[in-house]
Amino acid sequence: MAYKRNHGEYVQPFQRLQVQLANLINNTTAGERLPSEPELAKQLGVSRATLREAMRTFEGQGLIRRRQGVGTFVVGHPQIIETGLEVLESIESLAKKINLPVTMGALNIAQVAANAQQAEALQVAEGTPLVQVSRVIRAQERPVAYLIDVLPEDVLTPAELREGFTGSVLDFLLRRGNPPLTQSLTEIRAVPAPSDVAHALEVQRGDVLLMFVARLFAVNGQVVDFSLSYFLPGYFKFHIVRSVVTEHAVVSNNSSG
Amino acid sequence: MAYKRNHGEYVQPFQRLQVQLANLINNTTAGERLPSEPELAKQLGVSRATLREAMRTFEGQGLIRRRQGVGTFVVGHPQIIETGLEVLESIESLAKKINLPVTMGALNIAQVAANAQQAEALQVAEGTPLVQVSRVIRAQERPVAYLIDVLPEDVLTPAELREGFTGSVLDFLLRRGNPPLTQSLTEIRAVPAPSDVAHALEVQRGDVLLMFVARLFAVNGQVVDFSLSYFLPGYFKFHIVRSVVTEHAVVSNNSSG
DNA sequence: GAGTGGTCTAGACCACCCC
DNA sequence: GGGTGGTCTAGACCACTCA
Repeated sequence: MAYKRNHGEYVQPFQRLQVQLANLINNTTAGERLPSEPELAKQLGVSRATLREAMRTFEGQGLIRRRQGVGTFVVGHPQIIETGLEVLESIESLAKKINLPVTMGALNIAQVAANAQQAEALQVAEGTPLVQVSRVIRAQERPVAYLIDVLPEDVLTPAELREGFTGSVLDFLLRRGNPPLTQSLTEIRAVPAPSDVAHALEVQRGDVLLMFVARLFAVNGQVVDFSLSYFLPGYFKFHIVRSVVTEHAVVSNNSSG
Repeated sequence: MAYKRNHGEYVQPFQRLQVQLANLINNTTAGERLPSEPELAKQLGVSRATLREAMRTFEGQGLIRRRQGVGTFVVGHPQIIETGLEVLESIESLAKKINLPVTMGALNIAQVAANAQQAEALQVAEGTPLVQVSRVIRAQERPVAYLIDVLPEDVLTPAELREGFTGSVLDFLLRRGNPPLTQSLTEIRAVPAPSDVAHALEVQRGDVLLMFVARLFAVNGQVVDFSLSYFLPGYFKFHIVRSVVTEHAVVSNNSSG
């Protein structure tokens, strides 16, 4: 091991650490446990804080998994759920296509009063009673997505939802066939994991997540569902085809090349 | 019940801190400097490390800006560049529509040999000479996006690029009118900022960024451009319309009303 | 109870900016 | 030179898991 210190080219411990960790992870069989943090920090000649910071990258990529009270484990390259964003489809449906078993956990169905954000999204008055359903989607032995849906009670009641709900509000509404749905308007964000989401997804607070904020529309124009979806990077691949539009007809600017 | 903990209502300093910081930021005029980190840490009764960790959230939202050697400043709510993802359009073009001045900085045009990732994306052999252009897009007094484009030399030479390049490879190719372009296949990711990108965007390493990995196609099917784009959250809003597809029929023309 | 990861502290040194 | 944010350290206590 090269315990290189201030020798000519100055390199932050962090950069050297990432290389060392990458080697360590690559040379460790999937499923095996890494040395404990204090031990590894001592071996690599850094403090525990620095070690943990360097580890965050690898956890974000899904290469390692840290479990409090248990240890840090190397995981194999996960199977990836891939989809184009042009079409709205549930995770369950996508997973089924690639024979990837997914389960639902931490289901919580509750009645809530619309807050400002929900009221605006669903086009109802603040305080309107709503149905909120949150749950975790698990695949490959770990949570990979955290989903929260909020719907007006005239669309879906808690009682209805409790029977036959398997993880997807979209699939539930499609099976019921009512109301007829048309499309979803989805905003895409990158966010640091809030505490509650981090806990549900078993990652560290502040870890990077991909987030969708979506409104689902019925054919009559009503917003029937407002959802927040958090995805663990490394387990999903979202892509989209973007058309190139030429602007001949719009404006002719005189910036010749 | 959602916040129930095993041993009572224990709250970490971190959560308190976020509320305190939010109040402090909201009660500070945009452009003003916050107290220095050691001072603020003392005032709020936490260590500097904890304070900085809590600050990361606000920096990610674009509410504060930290400048080494200068201080931490409160910035107003930024003007947001919003676009649907169905159409590929340059940041410059989008900014122009909302009268938002943007400039380009840190331009670097170089010839590189294709690495494995670039070779696969551009469908060329590894080691093929390519043109790589990286630059920062600045808006509202700060960098907001970091863009890297890689193109085969038969599409664009460094010499061509150096004259009249204003920040967008797409716009450059469209102005030139050759080759004729059709579409871009874009993958959407959430990533922690790598060191070099963090430096270019003047954020902390590990801060959350939205990232596009895209291949631009010509009408003949050739991949003419492979690009990596990093966006600062808080300055962009990307959305997309997703169609609901029922599983019963592939082609159903139910003109329901 | 022993060992793990999760959080926090107090202090140090560095790179950078401005006077 | 003096002050700022950026990084790193050594150590402490906590919550969690499992024997």
